[in-house]
Amino acid sequence: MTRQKIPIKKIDNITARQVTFSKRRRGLFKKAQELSTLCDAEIALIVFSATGKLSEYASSSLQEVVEKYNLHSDPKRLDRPSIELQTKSDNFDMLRKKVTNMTQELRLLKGEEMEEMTIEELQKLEQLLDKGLTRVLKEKDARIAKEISDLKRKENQIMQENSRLKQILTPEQGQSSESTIICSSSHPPQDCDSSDTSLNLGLSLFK
Amino acid sequence: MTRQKIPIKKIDNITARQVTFSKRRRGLFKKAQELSTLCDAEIALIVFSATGKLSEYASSSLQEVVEKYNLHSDPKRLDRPSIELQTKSDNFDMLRKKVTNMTQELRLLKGEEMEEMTIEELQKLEQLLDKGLTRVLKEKDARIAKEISDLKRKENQIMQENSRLKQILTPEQGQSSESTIICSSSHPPQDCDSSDTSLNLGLSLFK
DNA sequence: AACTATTTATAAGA
DNA sequence: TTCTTATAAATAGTT
Repeated sequence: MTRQKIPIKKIDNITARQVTFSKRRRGLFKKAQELSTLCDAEIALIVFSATGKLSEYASSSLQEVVEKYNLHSDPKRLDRPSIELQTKSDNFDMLRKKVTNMTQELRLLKGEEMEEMTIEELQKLEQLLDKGLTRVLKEKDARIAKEISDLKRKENQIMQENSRLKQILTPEQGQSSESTIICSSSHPPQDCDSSDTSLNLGLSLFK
Repeated sequence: MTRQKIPIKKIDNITARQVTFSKRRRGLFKKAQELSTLCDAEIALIVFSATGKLSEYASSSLQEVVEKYNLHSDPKRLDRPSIELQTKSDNFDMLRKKVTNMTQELRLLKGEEMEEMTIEELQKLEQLLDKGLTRVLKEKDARIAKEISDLKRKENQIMQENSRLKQILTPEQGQSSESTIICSSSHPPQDCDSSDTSLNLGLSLFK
């Protein structure tokens, strides 16, 4: 617009483009401010350079003008500025429903709110609880059994080692009496092979 | 700015102000568009006239530029354009945590995921289930008992009515034999007063 | 960043 | 509103 008229198309030369951007941006902001002052207008101006640098101008506050714009242009958009938030809002409602259902289910499982249940519903609940209880008891028995069998294995290993050590220490002496003493001191022989004991232990612990 | 330079202050004359607004607004939009094209800039321009009339320009989409602006200017505001949404967002996270906890609790109560529980946790779970089961059984017994007592009351009423009807129909005849027959056909006398029966019924139904 | 020849924008008038 | 026009302002190319 002086020295030579330029066509309104993207300036190829990067340096020239940056210079022009600076000059014209300043001019644009000045014009915006003048318009706002002269004519009592409310103006918001946001400019991002090609490199992503932000410049802004607003006669009052940018947020204020933008909200006024949202209100003016599309009242439905007022509370849904982005797809992401809209999705979140949908999920929110779904989550709320889920929580409601789960709360109900939990109260039922815990035996609350039975006043409003029919006898049939009570029976179903009982079956559920009973099934759960059975599973829990089974799991506990299995755990106890495993723990005891582990202990037994360890015990056997230790006993075998003991026997070996005794043989090394007293190679030509009678082993039976001392070996028995060692074994009985830590684990009475009669407990070592009874697999029923583990189950009994488990049941007595939890009943 | 020709013929005469004007001071940059609000134009008093309303007509002149409106004319200037129109002219300068056009110029401003043109300059914005030129800057955007020449320098590959992203621009959003919102103008409200003094009378509230909206005009806008954006190189791409105004919403897009505004969101980019929000992102750029204050990352904390990214997902919280309003207090209401902020609250919703907080609640959302809380709800999600709640669902996670409840899901876990439900799985536990249903006897799933026991592999990861300690024996102590299994015991607690068992107690919970047992307590619930006891409550359910009690409630069921109570229900059955109530139902049976209701039936008994009705039965007594009907029996009394029967007796009265019989007396009216055969005022001077012996009543004992016929009344006994009517009573025994629907409800054997020995069941009418046993309160243990209700409990037994309840237990046999659900065990 | 400063200069300056030109182009643009625009105030006032019609 | 639009057109005209004299002049102020903006700015492309240069330094």
